[in-house]
Amino acid sequence: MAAKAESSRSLPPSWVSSTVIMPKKKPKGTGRKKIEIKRIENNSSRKVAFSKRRKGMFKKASELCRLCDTEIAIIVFSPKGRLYSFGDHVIDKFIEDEIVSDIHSSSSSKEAIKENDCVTELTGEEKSEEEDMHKEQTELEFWWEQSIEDLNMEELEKYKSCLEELRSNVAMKVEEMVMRRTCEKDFLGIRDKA
Amino acid sequence: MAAKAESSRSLPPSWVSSTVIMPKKKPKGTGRKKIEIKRIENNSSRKVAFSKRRKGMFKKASELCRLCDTEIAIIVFSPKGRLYSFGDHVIDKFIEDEIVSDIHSSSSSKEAIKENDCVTELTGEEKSEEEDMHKEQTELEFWWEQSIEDLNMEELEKYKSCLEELRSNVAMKVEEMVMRRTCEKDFLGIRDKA
DNA sequence: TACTATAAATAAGG
DNA sequence: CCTTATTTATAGTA
Repeated sequence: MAAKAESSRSLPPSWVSSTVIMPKKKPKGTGRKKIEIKRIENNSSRKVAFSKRRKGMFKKASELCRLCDTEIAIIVFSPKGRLYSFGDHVIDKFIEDEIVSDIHSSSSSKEAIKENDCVTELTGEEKSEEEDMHKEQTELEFWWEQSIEDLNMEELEKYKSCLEELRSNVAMKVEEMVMRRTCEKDFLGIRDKA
Repeated sequence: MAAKAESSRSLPPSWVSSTVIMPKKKPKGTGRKKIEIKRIENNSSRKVAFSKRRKGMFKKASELCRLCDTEIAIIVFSPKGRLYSFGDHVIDKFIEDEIVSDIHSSSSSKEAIKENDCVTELTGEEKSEEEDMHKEQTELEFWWEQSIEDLNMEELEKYKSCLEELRSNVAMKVEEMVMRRTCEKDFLGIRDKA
Protein backbone atom coordinates (compact mmCIF):
# COMPACT_ATOMS: atom_id res chain seq x y z
CA MET A 1 0.00 0.00 0.00
CA ALA A 2 2.13 2.80 -1.24
CA ALA A 3 0.06 5.89 -1.58
CA LYS A 4 -0.97 7.42 1.66
CA ALA A 5 -4.22 9.28 1.74
CA GLU A 6 -3.27 12.70 2.85
CA SER A 7 -6.16 14.32 4.58
CA SER A 8 -7.67 17.46 3.20
CA ARG A 9 -5.77 19.54 5.72
CA SER A 10 -2.22 19.25 4.50
CA LEU A 11 -0.71 19.36 1.05
CA PRO A 12 1.27 16.33 -0.11
CA PRO A 13 5.05 16.42 0.19
CA SER A 14 6.50 18.36 -2.66
CA TRP A 15 8.37 15.35 -3.97
CA VAL A 16 5.12 13.50 -4.71
CA SER A 17 3.83 13.82 -8.23
CA SER A 18 1.00 16.31 -8.19
CA THR A 19 -1.02 18.85 -10.08
CA VAL A 20 -0.57 22.46 -9.17
CA ILE A 21 -2.87 25.26 -10.23
CA MET A 22 -0.94 28.48 -10.63
CA PRO A 23 -2.61 31.86 -10.17
CA LYS A 24 -3.78 33.59 -13.33
CA LYS A 25 -3.16 37.14 -12.21
CA LYS A 26 -0.82 38.93 -14.55
CA PRO A 27 2.26 40.09 -12.69
CA LYS A 28 3.23 43.75 -12.56
CA GLY A 29 6.94 43.29 -12.94
CA THR A 30 8.68 40.84 -15.21
CA GLY A 31 10.54 39.35 -12.32
CA ARG A 32 14.15 38.71 -11.75
CA LYS A 33 16.38 37.73 -14.62
CA LYS A 34 19.71 36.06 -14.44
CA ILE A 35 22.54 38.46 -15.06
CA GLU A 36 26.13 38.04 -16.07
CA ILE A 37 28.70 39.13 -13.51
CA LYS A 38 30.36 41.93 -15.42
CA ARG A 39 30.27 45.71 -15.25
CA ILE A 40 26.72 47.05 -15.64
CA GLU A 41 27.14 49.61 -18.37
CA ASN A 42 23.83 51.42 -17.95
CA ASN A 43 24.53 54.21 -15.56
CA SER A 44 21.33 54.29 -13.56
CA SER A 45 20.97 50.52 -13.44
CA ARG A 46 24.44 50.33 -12.01
CA LYS A 47 23.62 52.85 -9.32
CA VAL A 48 20.47 50.98 -8.36
CA ALA A 49 22.28 47.67 -8.26
CA PHE A 50 25.05 49.19 -6.20
CA SER A 51 22.61 50.52 -3.69
CA LYS A 52 20.66 47.29 -3.37
CA ARG A 53 23.65 45.00 -3.24
CA ARG A 54 25.58 47.16 -0.85
CA LYS A 55 22.63 47.11 1.49
CA GLY A 56 22.30 43.36 1.06
CA MET A 57 25.96 42.79 1.76
CA PHE A 58 25.90 44.91 4.90
CA LYS A 59 22.89 42.97 6.09
CA LYS A 60 24.71 39.69 5.49
CA ALA A 61 27.62 41.05 7.43
CA SER A 62 25.51 42.04 10.38
CA GLU A 63 23.84 38.64 10.39
CA LEU A 64 27.19 36.92 10.36
CA CYS A 65 28.30 39.07 13.28
CA ARG A 66 25.30 38.05 15.32
CA LEU A 67 25.09 34.43 14.33
CA CYS A 68 28.73 33.54 14.70
CA ASP A 69 29.99 36.06 17.22
CA THR A 70 32.49 37.63 14.86
CA GLU A 71 33.66 41.16 14.20
CA ILE A 72 33.40 42.37 10.64
CA ALA A 73 34.37 45.49 8.81
CA ILE A 74 33.60 46.37 5.23
CA ILE A 75 35.10 49.20 3.26
CA VAL A 76 33.55 50.16 -0.05
CA PHE A 77 34.94 52.76 -2.42
CA SER A 78 32.45 53.74 -5.07
CA PRO A 79 33.85 54.50 -8.53
CA LYS A 80 33.71 58.19 -7.65
CA GLY A 81 35.82 57.59 -4.57
CA ARG A 82 32.98 57.87 -2.12
CA LEU A 83 33.47 55.74 0.94
CA TYR A 84 30.93 53.46 2.54
CA SER A 85 31.90 51.49 5.57
CA PHE A 86 30.58 49.00 8.05
CA GLY A 87 32.03 48.16 11.44
CA ASP A 88 34.42 51.05 11.85
CA HIS A 89 35.61 49.83 15.22
CA VAL A 90 36.88 46.69 13.53
CA ILE A 91 38.77 48.73 10.99
CA ASP A 92 40.44 50.57 13.82
CA LYS A 93 41.31 47.28 15.46
CA PHE A 94 42.86 46.09 12.24
CA ILE A 95 44.86 49.28 11.80
CA GLU A 96 46.06 48.98 15.35
CA ASP A 97 47.24 45.45 14.72
CA GLU A 98 49.06 46.64 11.62
CA ILE A 99 50.58 49.87 12.81
CA VAL A 100 50.34 50.43 16.52
CA SER A 101 52.57 47.47 17.18
CA ASP A 102 55.26 49.21 15.16
CA ILE A 103 54.94 52.30 17.27
CA HIS A 104 55.02 50.33 20.48
CA SER A 105 58.10 48.50 19.35
CA SER A 106 59.76 51.88 19.08
CA SER A 107 58.48 53.18 22.39
CA SER A 108 59.64 52.08 25.78
CA SER A 109 59.63 53.97 29.03
CA LYS A 110 59.77 57.71 29.24
CA GLU A 111 63.17 57.47 30.90
CA ALA A 112 64.75 55.55 28.06
CA ILE A 113 66.49 58.43 26.38
CA LYS A 114 68.09 59.75 29.52
CA GLU A 115 69.07 56.31 30.76
CA ASN A 116 69.57 53.73 28.06
CA ASP A 117 68.89 53.05 24.47
CA CYS A 118 65.41 54.09 23.47
CA VAL A 119 64.43 50.72 22.11
CA THR A 120 65.38 48.69 25.15
CA GLU A 121 63.68 45.35 25.52
CA LEU A 122 61.82 45.28 28.81
CA THR A 123 61.81 42.25 31.05
CA GLY A 124 60.35 41.07 34.33
CA GLU A 125 58.61 43.67 36.46
CA GLU A 126 59.07 46.36 33.90
CA LYS A 127 57.35 44.22 31.32
CA SER A 128 54.22 43.71 33.35
CA GLU A 129 54.17 47.39 34.13
CA GLU A 130 54.27 48.05 30.43
CA GLU A 131 51.31 45.75 30.02
CA ASP A 132 49.39 47.60 32.71
CA MET A 133 50.00 50.83 30.88
CA HIS A 134 48.61 49.15 27.83
CA LYS A 135 45.29 48.68 29.57
CA GLU A 136 45.06 52.32 30.61
CA GLN A 137 45.90 53.58 27.18
CA THR A 138 44.44 57.00 27.79
CA GLU A 139 46.92 57.65 30.56
CA LEU A 140 49.90 56.22 28.73
CA GLU A 141 52.60 58.70 27.94
CA PHE A 142 54.99 57.74 25.21
CA TRP A 143 58.66 58.59 25.41
CA TRP A 144 58.34 60.98 22.54
CA GLU A 145 55.87 63.08 24.44
CA GLN A 146 58.45 64.38 26.89
CA SER A 147 59.81 67.87 26.66
CA ILE A 148 63.18 68.13 25.00
CA GLU A 149 63.99 71.30 26.90
CA ASP A 150 65.81 69.26 29.50
CA LEU A 151 67.85 67.27 27.03
CA ASN A 152 71.46 68.04 26.26
CA MET A 153 72.95 67.69 22.81
CA GLU A 154 73.81 64.04 23.22
CA GLU A 155 70.38 63.16 24.51
CA LEU A 156 68.87 65.17 21.72
CA GLU A 157 70.75 63.07 19.22
CA LYS A 158 69.34 59.98 20.80
CA TYR A 159 65.88 61.50 20.81
CA LYS A 160 66.30 62.25 17.17
CA SER A 161 67.34 58.77 16.24
CA CYS A 162 64.48 57.31 18.21
CA LEU A 163 62.04 59.56 16.44
CA GLU A 164 63.56 58.60 13.16
CA GLU A 165 62.96 55.00 13.95
CA LEU A 166 59.41 55.73 14.91
CA ARG A 167 58.96 57.73 11.75
CA SER A 168 60.53 55.00 9.75
CA ASN A 169 58.29 52.32 11.16
CA VAL A 170 55.13 54.21 10.37
CA ALA A 171 56.08 56.04 7.23
CA MET A 172 57.91 53.22 5.54
CA LYS A 173 54.95 51.00 6.17
CA VAL A 174 52.72 53.51 4.49
CA GLU A 175 55.13 54.02 1.64
CA GLU A 176 55.33 50.30 1.14
CA MET A 177 51.58 50.16 0.97
CA VAL A 178 51.46 52.98 -1.54
CA MET A 179 53.97 51.25 -3.73
CA ARG A 180 52.36 47.88 -3.40
CA ARG A 181 48.99 49.31 -4.28
CA THR A 182 50.41 51.00 -7.34
CA CYS A 183 51.92 47.75 -8.51
CA GLU A 184 48.72 45.84 -7.90
CA LYS A 185 46.72 48.40 -9.79
CA ASP A 186 49.06 48.21 -12.72
CA PHE A 187 48.86 44.46 -12.62
CA LEU A 188 45.09 44.41 -12.41
CA GLY A 189 44.65 47.20 -14.92
CA ILE A 190 42.66 49.26 -12.46
CA ARG A 191 42.69 52.96 -13.23
CA ASP A 192 42.66 55.65 -10.62
CA LYS A 193 39.32 57.09 -9.60
CA ALA A 194 38.57 60.77 -9.29
CA MET B 1 21.88 23.31 -11.68
CA ALA B 2 22.33 24.56 -15.20
CA ALA B 3 20.09 21.89 -16.58
CA LYS B 4 17.31 22.79 -14.19
CA ALA B 5 17.57 26.42 -15.12
CA GLU B 6 17.29 25.49 -18.76
CA SER B 7 14.17 23.43 -18.33
CA SER B 8 12.43 26.01 -16.20
CA ARG B 9 13.12 28.62 -18.84
CA SER B 10 11.24 26.64 -21.46
CA LEU B 11 8.09 26.39 -19.36
CA PRO B 12 5.17 28.75 -20.04
CA PRO B 13 4.95 31.89 -17.89
CA SER B 14 4.15 30.87 -14.37
CA TRP B 15 1.07 33.08 -14.18
CA VAL B 16 -0.63 30.99 -16.85
CA SER B 17 -2.74 28.18 -15.47
CA SER B 18 -0.78 25.03 -15.95
CA THR B 19 -0.01 21.54 -14.79
CA VAL B 20 3.36 20.91 -13.25
CA ILE B 21 4.80 17.48 -12.67
CA MET B 22 6.98 17.44 -9.57
CA PRO B 23 9.85 15.00 -9.26
CA LYS B 24 9.14 11.79 -7.38
CA LYS B 25 12.60 11.29 -5.95
CA LYS B 26 12.56 11.34 -2.19
CA PRO B 27 14.75 14.20 -0.91
CA LYS B 28 17.76 13.46 1.25
CA GLY B 29 17.69 16.55 3.44
CA THR B 30 14.74 18.24 5.05
CA GLY B 31 15.55 21.54 3.45
CA ARG B 32 16.20 24.97 4.76
CA LYS B 33 14.40 26.30 7.80
CA LYS B 34 14.04 29.85 8.88
CA ILE B 35 16.38 30.81 11.66
CA GLU B 36 16.47 33.60 14.16
CA ILE B 37 19.36 36.00 13.86
CA LYS B 38 21.07 35.40 17.17
CA ARG B 39 24.19 33.63 18.28
CA ILE B 40 24.21 29.98 17.19
CA GLU B 41 24.99 28.20 20.43
CA ASN B 42 25.84 24.79 19.00
CA ASN B 43 29.55 24.87 18.44
CA SER B 44 29.86 22.89 15.25
CA SER B 45 26.76 24.39 13.67
CA ARG B 46 28.20 27.81 14.29
CA LYS B 47 31.45 26.86 12.62
CA VAL B 48 29.65 25.47 9.60
CA ALA B 49 27.46 28.54 9.32
CA PHE B 50 30.47 30.78 9.64
CA SER B 51 32.23 28.99 6.86
CA LYS B 52 29.26 29.01 4.52
CA ARG B 53 28.22 32.57 5.17
CA ARG B 54 31.72 33.96 5.02
CA LYS B 55 32.14 32.35 1.64
CA GLY B 56 28.77 33.70 0.55
CA MET B 57 29.62 37.20 1.69
CA PHE B 58 32.96 37.22 -0.09
CA LYS B 59 31.22 36.07 -3.23
CA LYS B 60 28.70 38.90 -2.92
CA ALA B 61 31.56 41.30 -2.47
CA SER B 62 33.37 40.11 -5.56
CA GLU B 63 30.17 40.34 -7.58
CA LEU B 64 29.60 43.88 -6.39
CA CYS B 65 33.15 44.78 -7.38
CA ARG B 66 32.64 43.50 -10.89
CA LEU B 67 29.09 44.70 -11.45
CA CYS B 68 29.47 48.21 -10.14
CA ASP B 69 33.16 48.91 -10.62
CA THR B 70 33.84 49.42 -6.94
CA GLU B 71 36.67 48.52 -4.63
CA ILE B 72 35.75 46.53 -1.56
CA ALA B 73 37.60 45.25 1.45
CA ILE B 74 36.26 42.99 4.14
CA ILE B 75 37.91 42.24 7.43
CA VAL B 76 36.60 39.40 9.56
CA PHE B 77 37.85 38.53 13.01
CA SER B 78 36.65 35.15 14.14
CA PRO B 79 35.83 34.75 17.84
CA LYS B 80 39.26 33.23 18.30
CA GLY B 81 40.89 36.28 16.77
CA ARG B 82 41.69 34.65 13.48
CA LEU B 83 41.67 37.09 10.61
CA TYR B 84 39.98 36.58 7.26
CA SER B 85 40.21 39.34 4.72
CA PHE B 86 39.11 40.27 1.25
CA GLY B 87 40.55 43.02 -0.94
CA ASP B 88 43.72 43.80 0.97
CA HIS B 89 44.78 46.48 -1.47
CA VAL B 90 41.63 48.40 -0.60
CA ILE B 91 42.47 48.21 3.08
CA ASP B 92 45.82 49.73 2.29
CA LYS B 93 44.14 52.49 0.32
CA PHE B 94 41.88 53.19 3.26
CA ILE B 95 44.76 53.35 5.70
CA GLU B 96 46.55 55.70 3.38
CA ASP B 97 43.59 58.02 3.31
CA GLU B 98 43.45 57.95 7.08
CA ILE B 99 47.09 58.28 7.95
CA VAL B 100 49.34 59.19 5.09
CA SER B 101 47.82 62.65 4.80
CA ASP B 102 48.81 63.34 8.38
CA ILE B 103 52.38 62.45 7.68
CA HIS B 104 52.46 64.53 4.54
CA SER B 105 50.90 67.49 6.30
CA SER B 106 53.84 67.45 8.67
CA SER B 107 56.43 67.15 5.97
CA SER B 108 57.42 69.86 3.57
CA SER B 109 60.74 70.48 1.90
CA LYS B 110 64.02 69.50 3.44
CA GLU B 111 65.06 73.13 3.55
CA ALA B 112 62.11 74.25 5.63
CA ILE B 113 63.80 74.29 8.98
CA LYS B 114 66.75 76.35 7.87
CA GLU B 115 64.67 78.73 5.82
CA ASN B 116 61.11 79.08 7.03
CA ASP B 117 58.54 77.45 9.19
CA CYS B 118 58.52 73.72 8.74
CA VAL B 119 54.87 73.53 7.83
CA THR B 120 54.90 76.25 5.21
CA GLU B 121 52.17 76.15 2.64
CA LEU B 122 53.77 75.80 -0.75
CA THR B 123 52.53 77.71 -3.77
CA GLY B 124 53.19 78.05 -7.49
CA GLU B 125 56.26 76.31 -8.79
CA GLU B 126 57.13 74.81 -5.48
CA LYS B 127 53.69 73.25 -5.32
CA SER B 128 54.05 71.40 -8.59
CA GLU B 129 57.50 70.31 -7.55
CA GLU B 130 55.98 68.89 -4.41
CA GLU B 131 53.50 67.01 -6.53
CA ASP B 132 56.29 65.59 -8.62
CA MET B 133 57.96 64.37 -5.49
CA HIS B 134 54.72 62.77 -4.56
CA LYS B 135 54.86 60.63 -7.65
CA GLU B 136 58.38 59.47 -6.93
CA GLN B 137 57.56 58.45 -3.41
CA THR B 138 60.55 56.19 -3.05
CA GLU B 139 62.94 59.06 -3.67
CA LEU B 140 61.19 61.55 -1.45
CA GLU B 141 63.23 62.67 1.49
CA PHE B 142 61.32 64.11 4.40
CA TRP B 143 62.59 67.07 6.34
CA TRP B 144 63.01 65.01 9.45
CA GLU B 145 65.49 62.79 7.72
CA GLN B 146 68.17 65.46 7.62
CA SER B 147 71.11 65.48 9.96
CA ILE B 148 70.74 67.76 12.94
CA GLU B 149 74.48 68.25 13.24
CA ASP B 150 74.40 71.39 11.15
CA LEU B 151 71.60 73.02 13.05
CA ASN B 152 72.14 75.78 15.57
CA MET B 153 70.14 75.97 18.76
CA GLU B 154 67.39 78.07 17.25
CA GLU B 155 67.01 75.74 14.28
CA LEU B 156 67.08 72.87 16.65
CA GLU B 157 64.13 74.31 18.52
CA LYS B 158 62.25 74.60 15.27
CA TYR B 159 63.20 71.05 14.39
CA LYS B 160 61.88 69.96 17.73
CA SER B 161 58.53 71.63 17.33
CA CYS B 162 58.17 70.17 13.88
CA LEU B 163 58.94 66.73 15.20
CA GLU B 164 56.40 67.23 17.91
CA GLU B 165 53.79 68.17 15.40
CA LEU B 166 54.59 65.14 13.32
CA ARG B 167 54.43 62.98 16.40
CA SER B 168 51.20 64.57 17.39
CA ASN B 169 49.54 64.06 14.05
CA VAL B 170 50.32 60.39 13.86
CA ALA B 171 50.16 59.40 17.47
CA MET B 172 47.06 61.30 18.44
CA LYS B 173 45.26 59.76 15.56
CA VAL B 174 46.21 56.32 16.72
CA GLU B 175 45.38 57.09 20.31
CA GLU B 176 42.02 58.45 19.28
CA MET B 177 41.32 55.25 17.44
CA VAL B 178 42.29 53.16 20.43
CA MET B 179 40.12 55.19 22.72
CA ARG B 180 37.20 55.22 20.35
CA ARG B 181 37.39 51.50 19.98
CA THR B 182 37.41 51.04 23.73
CA CYS B 183 34.33 53.21 24.12
CA GLU B 184 32.49 51.43 21.33
CA LYS B 185 33.31 48.08 22.80
CA ASP B 186 32.00 49.13 26.18
CA PHE B 187 28.89 50.45 24.56
CA LEU B 188 28.30 47.36 22.49
CA GLY B 189 29.23 44.99 25.27
CA ILE B 190 31.87 43.35 23.14
CA ARG B 191 34.55 41.58 25.07
CA ASP B 192 38.13 41.28 23.99
CA LYS B 193 39.16 38.24 22.01
CA ALA B 194 42.27 36.21 22.59
C1' DT C 1 31.43 17.22 1.97
C1' DA C 2 27.17 16.70 -0.86
C1' DC C 3 22.37 17.40 -1.53
C1' DT C 4 17.50 19.30 -1.39
C1' DA C 5 13.82 22.19 0.08
C1' DT C 6 13.05 26.48 1.42
C1' DA C 7 14.22 31.24 2.84
C1' DA C 8 16.15 35.42 1.10
C1' DA C 9 18.02 38.50 -2.23
C1' DT C 10 17.25 40.93 -6.18
C1' DA C 11 16.43 42.31 -11.65
C1' DA C 12 12.84 44.39 -14.02
C1' DG C 13 9.15 47.21 -14.31
C1' DG C 14 5.57 50.57 -12.02
C1' DC D 1 9.87 53.52 -3.02
C1' DC D 2 6.81 49.21 -4.37
C1' DT D 3 5.78 44.55 -6.47
C1' DT D 4 6.57 40.08 -8.48
C1' DA D 5 9.08 36.35 -10.59
C1' DT D 6 13.20 34.21 -10.34
C1' DT D 7 17.69 33.36 -9.09
C1' DT D 8 20.72 32.59 -5.18
C1' DA D 9 22.04 31.49 -0.64
C1' DT D 10 21.81 28.19 2.92
C1' DA D 11 19.79 25.23 7.21
C1' DG D 12 19.28 20.68 8.08
C1' DT D 13 20.49 16.10 7.21
C1' DA D 14 23.07 11.89 5.64
